Amino acid sequence: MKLQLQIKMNEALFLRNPESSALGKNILKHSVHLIYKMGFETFTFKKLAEDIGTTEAGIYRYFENKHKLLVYLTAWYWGWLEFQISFHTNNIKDPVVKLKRVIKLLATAVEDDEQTSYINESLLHQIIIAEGSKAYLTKQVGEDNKQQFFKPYKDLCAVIGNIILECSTKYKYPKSLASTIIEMAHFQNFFMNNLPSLTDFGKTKEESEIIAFLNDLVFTSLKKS
Amino acid sequence: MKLQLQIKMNEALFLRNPESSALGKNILKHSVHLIYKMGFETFTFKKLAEDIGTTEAGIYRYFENKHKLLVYLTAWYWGWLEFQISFHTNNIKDPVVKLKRVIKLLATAVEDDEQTSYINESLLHQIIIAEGSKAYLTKQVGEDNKQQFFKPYKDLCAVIGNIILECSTKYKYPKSLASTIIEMAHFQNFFMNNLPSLTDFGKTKEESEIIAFLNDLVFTSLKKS
DNA sequence: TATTTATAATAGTATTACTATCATTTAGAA
DNA sequence: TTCTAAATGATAGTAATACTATTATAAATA
Repeated sequence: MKLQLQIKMNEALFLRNPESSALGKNILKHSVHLIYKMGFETFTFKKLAEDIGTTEAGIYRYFENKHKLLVYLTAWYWGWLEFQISFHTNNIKDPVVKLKRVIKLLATAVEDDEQTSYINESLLHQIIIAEGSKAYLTKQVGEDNKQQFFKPYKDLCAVIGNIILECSTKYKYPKSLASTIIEMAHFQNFFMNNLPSLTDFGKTKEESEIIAFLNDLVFTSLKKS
Repeated sequence: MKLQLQIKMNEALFLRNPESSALGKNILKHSVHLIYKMGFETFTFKKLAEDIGTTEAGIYRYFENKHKLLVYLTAWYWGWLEFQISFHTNNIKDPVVKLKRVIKLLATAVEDDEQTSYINESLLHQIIIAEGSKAYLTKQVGEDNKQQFFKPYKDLCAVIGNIILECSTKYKYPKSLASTIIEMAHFQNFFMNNLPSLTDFGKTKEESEIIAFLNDLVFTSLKKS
């Protein structure tokens, strides 16, 4: 039996559900490849259409604009990651072990799961690192937030915040620490590979060092309080 | 006597030095206002020209494109902040006190110093929070970095990293902790105001809480090691 | 005063970010 | 199987963006 993980997406993110047709799935698949390859600012619907072998107008029937598509992809990623976390921390009782597992999942390049879906999670992980913040660093954050576009991110943050509280009931900043872990898992990776002097991992460029840093940061904070 | 702080800017950031003429200074001044008001993606040189009362071509004589202008503004900000830090921590011997002062400077909305220059530091601080990462989250980071565009940021990070080492010689991640402090001072502020459930400060929206969070995070890490 | 240099005014191009129309194919219902 | 509706493809077109180029004029400097 092959199980297909379906992530329930916010309907306001698209005009036509991209998971409902071959073209839609192609849009998701090729946009991940293209954004990964050329970066979000250089990426256009025209180029995407050419890559797929369809027309620009075809893409616009699914997504209003490329910002919505980016938000869709990030939302998908956070949803997927929350599932990964709940899957991999299932049955773990010790919250410290659980939190360590979460940090590892956040900071580790995922191996792609070509079977699972038309989305290459490994490339998407790289996109989230380099482009993810652009989904909310806009003037429309407020409206986008009202439409619940960032719910998957907030849910994930809440989940991690709760594990933090399990580790240390008295800790005062569970949510901020959770968002710090998430953001830093990605930023330290980007810095390590692109602006290495902003990190202590420039020599080896090993993800394991980021994990060690985050573990140190988090667990000294939690042990003390 | 009135002292004017001059920040030495990387010459590759501009075509003509904007500090060398009235128009150039207007470009800096109005771009800060406009980017603050409408966000970086909606901001164009055309709109900037209209705002100033000059022509698009006029702007292009100073800056190759809006990305370079953003990098210029962020570089200026980091240079300015490094000066603020060296000024405000001068004569402080205790590195812990020094680091606390640094955190406060990073996380506090600066009061504008209208005298100092044509750049409104208070608005620029807001721009750095919302747009700053876009200066390096691009496909050209590598080339931009080769041209030393991010030197002021890296210098600041190095300064903070050294203070961290003064606090605790054995601490293993001074640079990563420094970049974490810098980024989180800004991201927690953005989250607090725009996606409050990602923080523990949504109720009060007080900068002082971000400072308390960062102090807690940093000093438990440093005390332990 | 002559001469360089900066600015203003204007024009023009390629690309981006869309919207609209209509013909054709495909998929599902009768 | 046939009819119908929906999705796609092909094509066109528009306004805005991101520039480059040209020439005239004004300001600064030698």
